[in-house]
Amino acid sequence: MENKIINTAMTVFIEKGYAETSMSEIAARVGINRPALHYYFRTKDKMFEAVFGDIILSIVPKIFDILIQRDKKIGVRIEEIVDTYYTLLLENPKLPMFIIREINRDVNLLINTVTKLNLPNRFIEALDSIQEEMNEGKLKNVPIRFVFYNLYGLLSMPFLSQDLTHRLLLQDNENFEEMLEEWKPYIISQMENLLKVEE
Amino acid sequence: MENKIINTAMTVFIEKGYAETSMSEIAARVGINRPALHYYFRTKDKMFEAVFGDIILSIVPKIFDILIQRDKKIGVRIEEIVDTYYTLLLENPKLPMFIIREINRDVNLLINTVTKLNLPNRFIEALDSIQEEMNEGKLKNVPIRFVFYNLYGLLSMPFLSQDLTHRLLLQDNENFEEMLEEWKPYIISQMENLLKVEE
DNA sequence: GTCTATAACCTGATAGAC
DNA sequence: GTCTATCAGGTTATAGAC
Repeated sequence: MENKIINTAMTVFIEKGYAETSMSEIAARVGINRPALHYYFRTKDKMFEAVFGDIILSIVPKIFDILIQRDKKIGVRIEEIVDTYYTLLLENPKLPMFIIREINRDVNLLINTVTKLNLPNRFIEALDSIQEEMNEGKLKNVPIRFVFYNLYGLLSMPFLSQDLTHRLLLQDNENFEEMLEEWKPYIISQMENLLKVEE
Repeated sequence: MENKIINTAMTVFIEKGYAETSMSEIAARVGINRPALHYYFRTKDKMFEAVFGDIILSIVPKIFDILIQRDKKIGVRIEEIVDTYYTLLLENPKLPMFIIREINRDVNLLINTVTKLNLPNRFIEALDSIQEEMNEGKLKNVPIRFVFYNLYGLLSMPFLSQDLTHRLLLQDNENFEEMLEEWKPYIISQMENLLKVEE
């Protein structure tokens, strides 16, 4: 039951965000009523925190293992990252919107969650690995934050603007998924332009 | 008084978004009470629409006049666009968040507003101008939507993630504005990589 | 564990006095 | 025009019966 609640809550929270999600709706979708919800997670906040942790775990660590594979060319690694996120985001297209909306509401939510989940260690490990490649001249020396802006900016933009995309940027006979495949090589090309060293 | 309300409402709406803004707060900031607010704009919706129109006018048309200046190299035009948006966004750092949040809430809001403001004509004019440059081989032939994703993805990312940036991505002695100046050449380089034809 | 009932509060909106 | 008073509806959360 607790799992069923978490899963349902996750769906609704991702769809509507914290502020516009009501306990009533979650309860209704689960098939119980409000007081029963409060029995499992005493407050809306505590329930959200539980959900948020699961969501972060589904997003953040994905990138680490791929980034540190130094035997692979950067273009190949980027392609793997894009593929991995495409799979995740096609199942949850509102995830990027959810993440930035909730970070905007309260940064500490993310910071505390990441800390609790012991992610900073793996985070630093991945960053160090990239930094070392830059120092060795195998990648261009670009501040990490700009690598972040580039990758997530390009990756999330179609999803952040998906309603607009559907209304204005897609041809009649075209679907979102096809467009993403067309977009993929541009992401890779841009990341290579940013990071790849001429041989 | 009506202007004072609009300006105050704009500040609060941009800060918190439609859903989390209450009429009480706007009234309190203006220095009157709720019923007085409802006297000027009968409903919260109508008030928001008025504010939203002003905001769209401050964002969307800026890009048109710059894009159609075909005598200027694309890198120069991009730099002008970045400078223009930097000025606007440094005054209103939450504007990108506001726009995508409200579009996500209801796309038709943007579509209707843009239509009412007679912007589609100028929009099409700018697009046609760019498309013609592509057909003439003066720019690479890139689908317009990908130009949009690139430009706005790179431009808005620092602002969308500004809280995270302040907490994790800035050095101690560094401020946001300095970082943006450092970021600017990367935006230009990426847009050139996307659009510029080798000579 | 799950329910009914209820408390306490905040929201947008309106009626009517001044 | 701006106020007080009020309405109807929504919210989270809890107490207590079963």
